[in-house]
Amino acid sequence: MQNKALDGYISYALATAHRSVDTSIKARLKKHGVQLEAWRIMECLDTENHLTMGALAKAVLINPPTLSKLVDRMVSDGLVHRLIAESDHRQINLMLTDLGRHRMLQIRKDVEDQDEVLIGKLDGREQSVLIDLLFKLSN
Amino acid sequence: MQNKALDGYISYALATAHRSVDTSIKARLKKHGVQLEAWRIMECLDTENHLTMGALAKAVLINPPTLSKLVDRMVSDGLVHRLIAESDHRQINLMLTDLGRHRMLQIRKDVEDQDEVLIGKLDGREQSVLIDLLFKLSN
DNA sequence: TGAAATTATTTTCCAAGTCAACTAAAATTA
DNA sequence: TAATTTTAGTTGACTTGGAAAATAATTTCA
Repeated sequence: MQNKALDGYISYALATAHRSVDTSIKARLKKHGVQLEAWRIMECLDTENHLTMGALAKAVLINPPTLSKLVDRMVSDGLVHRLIAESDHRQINLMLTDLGRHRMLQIRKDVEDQDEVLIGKLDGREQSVLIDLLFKLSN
Repeated sequence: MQNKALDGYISYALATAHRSVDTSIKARLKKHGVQLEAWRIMECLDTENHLTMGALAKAVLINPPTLSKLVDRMVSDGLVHRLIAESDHRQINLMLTDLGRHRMLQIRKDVEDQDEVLIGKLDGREQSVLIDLLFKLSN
């Protein structure tokens, strides 16, 4: 099915699965006109208030400068707004707007649907094993 | 350790592991001044001759326009060269140069070292299970 | 305290990626 | 076989990403 040269590298197996999964999720999100990472940001903000840019960047797996620019776009789309932190004036606390929360819920459905499709390729045992193994590789 | 909102999504677990692995490999490759994908291209060319651009794009997990431009750079770095395919004049067969093969071998060492590090986080059984599960998710 | 070091975020500048349109060759079919 | 469609690859306009520098607030500690 594909070139033999790279099979055998864990990093390649991981990249292959990631690419496949990422592509299908992004295809679904396209109609929402929002990046996958933007949705992740909104989910994080929804469950944990007063997240800083730094904490968010780690959580959603992007670098700080990339986050800054993505947040600029989200602000101009009215999804979030910036608030200077009380305790430390260098920090920014992002706040989800009502529109943001609304959009987040719409998008969540699609991501969950897609995750269902993925999960359907594995049985229950395999799912938890996979999550566990991926976690071991993460840092 | 990290925000709860996204745990539970396979897509996120996968993205997290991929990000971690990708970042550490890319850090190693930095000194070679070559992209990870460029190395993958060279490995593919080394084991299978007369690969077309289309086949390569799939193998190394990038889109055709991205591949075209990456190959432009590789050509001007003297790593590969383009050859119009005999059988079908629309197709391109990439050829690895001597310099390309040499560089490939140097880089391979680093990628293998990094893969060793990753593999060290899992025991033998887990490694093959992981590869198998990732394969099931890929398409 | 106040100069120096550290931390959080953004900006700048440039490299790389994407989508859609384009060129050219091959395959189809009427 | 000539017109049409399909396929392979590239180009162009535009967007996004990244490294390093810049800005600004906080901490450290002499």
